[in-house]
Amino acid sequence: MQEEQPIVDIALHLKNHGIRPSMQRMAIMEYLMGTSTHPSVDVIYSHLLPKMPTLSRTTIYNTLELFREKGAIRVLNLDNKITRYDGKTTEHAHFVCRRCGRIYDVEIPDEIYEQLNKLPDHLVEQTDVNYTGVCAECLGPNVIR
Amino acid sequence: MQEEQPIVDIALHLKNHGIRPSMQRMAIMEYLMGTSTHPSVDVIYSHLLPKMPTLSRTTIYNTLELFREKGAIRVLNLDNKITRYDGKTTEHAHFVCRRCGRIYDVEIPDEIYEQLNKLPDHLVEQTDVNYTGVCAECLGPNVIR
DNA sequence: TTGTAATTTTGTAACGATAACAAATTTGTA
DNA sequence: TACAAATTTGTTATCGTTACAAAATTACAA
Repeated sequence: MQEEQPIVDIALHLKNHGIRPSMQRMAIMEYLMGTSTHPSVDVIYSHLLPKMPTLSRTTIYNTLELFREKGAIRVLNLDNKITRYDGKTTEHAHFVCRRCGRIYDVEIPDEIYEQLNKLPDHLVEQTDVNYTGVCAECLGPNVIR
Repeated sequence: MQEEQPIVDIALHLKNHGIRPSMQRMAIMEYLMGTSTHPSVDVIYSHLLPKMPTLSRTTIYNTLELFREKGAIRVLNLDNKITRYDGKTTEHAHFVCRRCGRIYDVEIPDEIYEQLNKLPDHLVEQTDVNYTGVCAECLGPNVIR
């Protein structure tokens, strides 16, 4: 429940990415940066609607596309059904638990990314590492598999 | 243009994965194994229709889902728009060229996969490595970037 | 401050890939 | 041959996303 990130920082964060801040944009970015649940458009919408009753889904789509263009977020392609968004832009991998459905951040050593990115003759701009399996919590002793 | 894979082998290949062979299933698997273009359902449909005029898209969806369940193919989630399918089940990565749109297989050393799969407390069942960037051909000296 | 253009937001409608479903066809086996 | 199971097919429905234009807001010049 990490809330209350200073508004000014969010605005500055957007400006640093060449994005003019607006209430909607700040709200969306604030939510993305304050959660690690990799929410979908619908989850973002449901979360913000109580505080911004006039918010439109289209605005969220537009805003996320803008964020992506400017490199302010990462877009996750994990199941070809729902697009999820990640406010954390530093390099990390994702683990999809097929039991609980959650998506966890996984830190991978820089050396491995360096090795991965050594692709002769190619210009590598992004490297996505996605795991599928069963997470630690679901593997716990009290859980029936 | 690698065609003419012996039908008997395709049937055997399916049986080895617990899949009862049928004309449609063999045609789909034969196409998947004979190409490295990672085709979508529509591409598969267009390719097979001339030889199988009664073929239905639904059959392709059903068949690919069956193949996936049985572990006979890999499903690629690369852009959240179109699902692509890969007949090659041995471990390898994928490179998406943002210029030509092609998807190339990339071989990654086993050691790297071993390192990647060392996730404490997790049961890793699949590891996907997806690159985005510009491919060797598009980086060639005669191509304007 | 006022007017105007540019930007942003919004709601509706359209799109398209996929899934649900039931009927029709084919296959396996008694 | 007969019948049940499996497979294929066409139609319809679903739902995430995009297109589009109008409305609202903001930035800036006079």
